[in-house]
Amino acid sequence: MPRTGMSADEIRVKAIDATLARMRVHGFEKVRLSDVAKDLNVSHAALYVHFADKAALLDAVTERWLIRERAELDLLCQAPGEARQKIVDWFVWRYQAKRERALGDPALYHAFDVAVSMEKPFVRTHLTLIRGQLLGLVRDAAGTLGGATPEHQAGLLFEAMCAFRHPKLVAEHAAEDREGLLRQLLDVLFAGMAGGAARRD
Amino acid sequence: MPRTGMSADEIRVKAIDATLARMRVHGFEKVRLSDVAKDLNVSHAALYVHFADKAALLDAVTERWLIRERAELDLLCQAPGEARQKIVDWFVWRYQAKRERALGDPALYHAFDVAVSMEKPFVRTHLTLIRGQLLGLVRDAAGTLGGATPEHQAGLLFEAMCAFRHPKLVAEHAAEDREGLLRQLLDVLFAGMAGGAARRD
DNA sequence: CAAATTACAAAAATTGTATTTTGTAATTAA
DNA sequence: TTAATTACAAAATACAATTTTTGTAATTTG
Repeated sequence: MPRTGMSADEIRVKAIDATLARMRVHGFEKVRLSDVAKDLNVSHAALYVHFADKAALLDAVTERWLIRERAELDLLCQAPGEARQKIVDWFVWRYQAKRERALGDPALYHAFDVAVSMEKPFVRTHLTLIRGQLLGLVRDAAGTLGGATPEHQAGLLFEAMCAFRHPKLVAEHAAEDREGLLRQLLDVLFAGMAGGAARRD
Repeated sequence: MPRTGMSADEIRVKAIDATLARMRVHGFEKVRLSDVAKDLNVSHAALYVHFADKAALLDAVTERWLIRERAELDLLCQAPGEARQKIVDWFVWRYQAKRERALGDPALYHAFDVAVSMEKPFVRTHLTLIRGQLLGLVRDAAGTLGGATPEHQAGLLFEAMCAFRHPKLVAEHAAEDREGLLRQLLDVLFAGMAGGAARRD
């Protein structure tokens, strides 16, 4: 144990907690690394042992959220059940998770929105992994979605559900619950794919 | 004719032209009303006869573009042809118009993007009219899209095409031409709606 | 020796002030 | 009578000085 009496992991967690707390109280753009250090009773330079720079500290807050989201979605993917139903649940879960966050934790949601619009590497990674999850589900759904390749089908679903995925668009309509619309749209997409449209490639 | 030798309409047009020109050269946020006045050889106060304030002048630039777009789309709607095909053309035209603008006229596109994210009244109006156009086409397509109400069908199509409509999302992928993907998605949606999905209300 | 500290340089934010820009009112010209 | 002007007040912006924050290096501690 080093001078702080905290392990590296512990201090990382506390730093992320403190950063998130400050985001919530003072706003994302007002977070100062030096204040986070004060909250932990360490010198500001100590944080540079655990985070490359201030941006990395801020990123870590959003990244932790995304990792947790992925983990929950992974459980959903691995749970038993019909694949098509799981695709619906997967989109619904993601939509409601974002919507609730937009309404209940605007500071974290804003941090996420910023990271997305800056196309940060960890966001790209998240997107790749998330798309991988959907692809897995679509594969499981096998032939029930028509003859196109699973890659193609997953890509189409992903684009079509944009309004219920993209942080900007979810936030735009966060006040109303659009889960019904989401389900209807998925119904149409499933029917259309099963019906054999878009087999052209 | 008043002192400038220009009619009110003429001076409005010239002011909008000059504002757009300045946006293109110096950027949207750097436009100064006083410079626009200089460009027209009038006092800056003269502009307040024709525009409520600086914001109204900036808005007028984007609004003029939107009005022209609507006019072009209206021609498309009224042209002879099969309704379902016109729906495709309508979405494709809008997508490509935005994409080309994003690539070729980033200043105007940015002005548009700002107006959208600020939810300016003229943008709301535009959206209402645009949705009206789509509703008209869907009505013309009559029964070929299944049994749901045209309002419902148009709403679903509009949401599903989000990725090819929203300024932020079109700009995000402006580098690649995604018209093929757009067409495939519409195919699936048409098939799904005709197949009878989402008739639930 | 990993993890901290202090000390220091560079970058960014803040403050106060001068200048510019915006918006309004009273007045004038076509 | 509309559309312009000039004159003026308020708001915003630009700039320079100062302070704070960030990032790094050299050094110390458990």
